[in-house]
Amino acid sequence: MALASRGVPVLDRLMQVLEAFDLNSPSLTLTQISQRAHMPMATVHRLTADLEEHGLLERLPDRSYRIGVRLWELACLAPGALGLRELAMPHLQDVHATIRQHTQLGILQDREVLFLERLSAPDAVINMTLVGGRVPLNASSSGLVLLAHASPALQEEVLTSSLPRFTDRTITAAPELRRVLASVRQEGYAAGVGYVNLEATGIAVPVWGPNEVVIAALGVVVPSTTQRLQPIVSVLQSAAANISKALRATHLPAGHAGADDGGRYRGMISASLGSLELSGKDTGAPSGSG
Amino acid sequence: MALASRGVPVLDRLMQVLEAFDLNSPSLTLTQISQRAHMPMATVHRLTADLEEHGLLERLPDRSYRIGVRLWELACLAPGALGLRELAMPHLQDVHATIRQHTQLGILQDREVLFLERLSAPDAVINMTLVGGRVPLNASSSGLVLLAHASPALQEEVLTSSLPRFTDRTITAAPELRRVLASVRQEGYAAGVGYVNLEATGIAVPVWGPNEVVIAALGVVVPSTTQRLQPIVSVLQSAAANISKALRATHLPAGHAGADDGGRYRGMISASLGSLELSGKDTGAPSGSG
DNA sequence: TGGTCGATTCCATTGAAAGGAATAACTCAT
DNA sequence: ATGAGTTATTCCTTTCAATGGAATCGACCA
Repeated sequence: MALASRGVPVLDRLMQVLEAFDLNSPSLTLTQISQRAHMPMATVHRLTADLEEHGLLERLPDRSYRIGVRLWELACLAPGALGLRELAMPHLQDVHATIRQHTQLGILQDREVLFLERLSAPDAVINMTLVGGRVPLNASSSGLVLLAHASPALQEEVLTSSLPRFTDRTITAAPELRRVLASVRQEGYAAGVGYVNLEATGIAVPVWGPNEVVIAALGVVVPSTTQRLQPIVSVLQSAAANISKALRATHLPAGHAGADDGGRYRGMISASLGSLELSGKDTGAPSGSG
Repeated sequence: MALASRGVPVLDRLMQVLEAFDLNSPSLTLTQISQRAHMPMATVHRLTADLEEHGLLERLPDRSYRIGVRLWELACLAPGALGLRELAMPHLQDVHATIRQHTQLGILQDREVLFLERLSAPDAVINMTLVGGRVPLNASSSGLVLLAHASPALQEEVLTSSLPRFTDRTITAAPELRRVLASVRQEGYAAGVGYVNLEATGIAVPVWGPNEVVIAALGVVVPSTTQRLQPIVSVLQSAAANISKALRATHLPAGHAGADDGGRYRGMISASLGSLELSGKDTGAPSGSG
């Protein structure tokens, strides 16, 4: 009887509606949503009405929909990523003030870099990344930093999967990537010329959290004509160290207690900021371990 | 039979779960959520599991939940408020670099100020506001600016409702508020000493969008001991003007076209950034105007 | 080892959600 | 004006996703 969505949980459908929006189509008509979400008009109509009721969608005068601010408000409660962002902000500003180029903070999410913040320069080179946007791990210096310090499991997973290409400088060969990752660990930073765009060179350093875990990558994007990268690396490393310090300062007072109790808090932090294996669903579940 | 939530739409319940989180309790156990959302454990358990599936909730090692990054990612697609934030950022940084105090950008949402961004200073006075946080309109200089330029309907609504008090300086009397609003319109800025906290003085100016509509308030929070406010006002006004200019520059190319076509785009912008009458549900619908 | 508390699973019941169809509203043609 | 085409909204019956009480599991502590 061609009931496309019969038997599909509501939340799934709601997410389909929300995910119909993207950066290229920030506002959509009912019909467009219905097409993109593969659902009947009547259904979408009710769902959007419900979402609007809760402020998760907004309606424009031309009757089209867009993502609402309420969603952003809720999102601001996410302490993990946004806490880190808040805390790192002043240091991003320091870097930005010194280098005067795109400065960005990224974390590992699924198998990509998710950029939490980006300070731009009006006269800077083009930069694909956007706040809230994602980039493959192999195609950005931030990604290389995060991957280099990620769990061996994730590294293998990425190394054995097909690596997307943006320019002919993008690293797509597993052996080369393996070499680069080793170098990143060795040198303490990643510098990539033209991975995403030939005009742009990315430089990134790891941000260490407690427990010897890398929780983020701090990076800049400069014109590929830039000669001396070492001074930039120093600025980044210094800022990253300050972020780490701020992290430690923030987390200890919260838990305080004795030495034996601190482990719980540290676990929470590291596991949440670098939550990888949480989403086991899209890894394809390589083998049954349970 | 005490079926508390029988007959309540799923989205309502999902929102109840998400809204159980706040800044003071960024992570909650199942039991806590169940209490705060007034729902049986079994129900909450399934809801949280669903939400986690979609990344809207994250689970920590200690089995407690928190808001997930996915929510923030979706929120980043909201072009209205976040577009404004992105665009205003560099100018916020200018102000922050000059004044070296809390610098914030707020918009009108429901009957409150919603802060889109805040740049802080480590040595600055305390400041209640947080990114993503709200403050009543009568209790902050940003709120006064927004209210002063809001629709007469909203102004009346606020003036005739009970006004929350934070300190004995907070304006809670309608006649006084009316006078202050007139002054804000007259002078082009609002300055409030100790509305929220006696130690802090807020100064805010309107950010004008196209169509002679105020779409945001740009403000700083300085120590109440600060003597000369006029220089600060100048800095703010200049930055606000630059934001307005950037707004115009961004929106015209999108629509371009002739003068007769621009109206559509302008309508979208103003209505979305300062969406007030959209949410007619909580205004109680004073009278049928259409 | 038994008791308390939180999390999880089970499952019979049921009303919220679905979506086809009819209707309304809004363009643009001619 | 008129009518064809497109998009949005309302109606209404069917039905399965969601509910939540109860049972079970598991962790922690005394």
